[in-house]
Amino acid sequence: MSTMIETETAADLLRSHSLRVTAPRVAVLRELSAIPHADVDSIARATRERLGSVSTQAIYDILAVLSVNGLVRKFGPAGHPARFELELGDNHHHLVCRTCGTMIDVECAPGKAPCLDAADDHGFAIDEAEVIYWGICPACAATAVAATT
Amino acid sequence: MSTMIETETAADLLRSHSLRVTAPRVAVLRELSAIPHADVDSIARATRERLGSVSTQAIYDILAVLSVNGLVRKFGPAGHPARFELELGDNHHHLVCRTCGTMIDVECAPGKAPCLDAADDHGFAIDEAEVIYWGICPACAATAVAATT
DNA sequence: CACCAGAACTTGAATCAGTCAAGAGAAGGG
DNA sequence: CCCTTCTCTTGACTGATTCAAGTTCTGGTG
Repeated sequence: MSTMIETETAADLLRSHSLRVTAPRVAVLRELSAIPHADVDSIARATRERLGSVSTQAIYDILAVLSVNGLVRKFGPAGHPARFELELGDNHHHLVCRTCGTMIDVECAPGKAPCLDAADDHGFAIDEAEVIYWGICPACAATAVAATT
Repeated sequence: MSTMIETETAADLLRSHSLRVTAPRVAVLRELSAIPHADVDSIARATRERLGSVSTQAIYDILAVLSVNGLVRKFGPAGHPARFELELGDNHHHLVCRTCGTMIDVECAPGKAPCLDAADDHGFAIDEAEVIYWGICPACAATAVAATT
């Protein structure tokens, strides 16, 4: 588990975006800071452990609000349920294993913030470039070799 | 409609990958060459128009096979159903409107094929870098302004 | 050219992520 | 402390995708 942010920090985050401070929202923010690439289900379970009971719908609502307000990033590799992470402004990217779905953060290639610009924006107001590196993780590669042998 | 590939071309594509040549597969390949960012439903409907009747399950199976064999790329912006396109080796990227979902191809920034390398591959065998530019398309931007007024 | 084995396709049911809608409940300004 | 409004709960529902069993067809073989 990474370092979970404090309750007060989460509350301040909400206030600074003019959002109401509620127990479920604070809990979701805290769990997001602790779980690397959380899907809705993980967040729901972790939040319930902390608060006793929270509806799944509330989790969806909360994530949608946080997302719209730029507090969290939502991303979703094709074929996998949506995942969420706190928006830290570092525009890092993700490395995903095609076989097991394992996901790892990777830095944007150092010294280049280039991925933010498309060659031609076709008139769109681009606000984010999402990069997903697809590959096979070491563990799955080993398994594949073993199966072939 | 873009230029649809010939039946014989599609069949050759399949043979060159040691895949059986069947009417549904040929039809799906042809439709993929004609429909820009086809989702399963579009492909299914177009294929049925051509062949009379094909099960949805067959479409999924075919797309899965083509995908595994590198004939098509599957990609899926979070919150949208999966989309498919013929793998042309040009590693272009996609521009997606957050509001209406419109999708447009964009070139990889000219002169740079850099997006293919992550700063640190964590031992993964990376075979593809998928880039999604998120933004608001001109049409939706106009609508938003109108609503505010 | 007919035959066979395995690969593809059909059908129908089931699962899972995510959404919709109506009402009960709390946050925060006055 | 009260009221308005936003939030959360409950329960039903849709749409995408998958599972499973059985039939059909492709491509290699004798």
